[in-house]
Amino acid sequence: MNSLSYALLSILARKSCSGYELQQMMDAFWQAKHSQIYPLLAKLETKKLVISQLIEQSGRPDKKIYTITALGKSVLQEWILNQPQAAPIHRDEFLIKVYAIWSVDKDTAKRLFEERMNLYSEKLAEREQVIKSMEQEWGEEIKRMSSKQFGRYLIYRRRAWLDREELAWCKWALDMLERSVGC
Amino acid sequence: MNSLSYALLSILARKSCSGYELQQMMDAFWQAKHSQIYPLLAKLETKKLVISQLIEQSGRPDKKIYTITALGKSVLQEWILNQPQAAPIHRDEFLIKVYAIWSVDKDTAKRLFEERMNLYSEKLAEREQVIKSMEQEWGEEIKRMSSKQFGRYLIYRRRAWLDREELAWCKWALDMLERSVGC
DNA sequence: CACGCCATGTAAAAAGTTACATGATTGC
DNA sequence: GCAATCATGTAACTTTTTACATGGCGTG
Repeated sequence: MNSLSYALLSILARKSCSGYELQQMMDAFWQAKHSQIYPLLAKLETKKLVISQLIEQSGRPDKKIYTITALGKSVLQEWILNQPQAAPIHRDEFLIKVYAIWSVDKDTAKRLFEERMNLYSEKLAEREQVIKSMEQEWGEEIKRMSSKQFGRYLIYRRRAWLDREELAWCKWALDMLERSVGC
Repeated sequence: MNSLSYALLSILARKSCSGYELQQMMDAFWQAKHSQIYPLLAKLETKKLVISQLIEQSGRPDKKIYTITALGKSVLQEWILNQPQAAPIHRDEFLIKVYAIWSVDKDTAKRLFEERMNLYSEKLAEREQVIKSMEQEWGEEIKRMSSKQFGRYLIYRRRAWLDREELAWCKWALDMLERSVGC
């Protein structure tokens, strides 16, 4: 049982999903490719933590809907309560480039930061869209801990929050770049 | 040539380091274990991107100081200028738990957030310490793009900035938890 | 007509972690 | 006396990515 297994269980605890849907749901806090998700779901099924149901569809591929079992729920609970917090992992190629920023000319440096800002502006707009539609769909209920949407809502709000700050930091850094002209 | 290779070159472009030192330097933007770093350095040496020099020490183990070559510098430059920005990776077990927060009782939920805040408070204090000592050591020079310290300084300021915001988000989330009593 | 979305899977390769191995010095 | 710091390396394992494989439907 690795972190990804718990991520899958955590999403399935809220709502039964196909592997395809799971991948999209995870994107805000854990990224995984479908080639990792599908075999792992099969493994969770042999362990009786989830069960699947084949849904035949017309006009589009059939899908398998996975549902968490009582055993799956208790395994997830146990992990949430007793597993010590592992440190988060951040890996960011952009920061490798920033580290060596002194070695490039000012225009390149500016270009790199501007590209970064474009990327984050886009992401932020998407996240805000999701947040808005969540608020519209569930209203005030979403802000209560008892709502199954609550955790998902917190995570999207976090992501949007941090993306805004990432942009603010970029602006600050760009400003320092500008001010260091001709020094 | 993977991202880690460029991370190593980026650090070595600023200053020659041992593998041990490289690991510590990377910690703010890319985490890797020594078991990954040492063999990779050897590989970079066979490619003539770095050269090493054995330093014999008394009272402590000998060390190998790696220095970037002209070829290494140009390979790094090329990557910085032409390699499109890969999306950053975030993997955070805490957020898996937050996703399923609706399934635990309020006290457990509070405990999880408080542990998170303790972790980030500590990290933040450390980062701020490093920033302070950097500012003391290099003064205003560090704020100029031409300084080799500049990128490192930006990265530490970013990390501290985002850690503060992570804490702010936790406070906001805890407040929502509190307010959802008895609903 | 090409591309993206839907939808699932396998195989091979690369990247990253854990464990094994050594050993002196400094501080609690 | 025990743990942490300094310092490098290898072997085995797990996790993640990339590539292969299939195929209909809708949109520009």
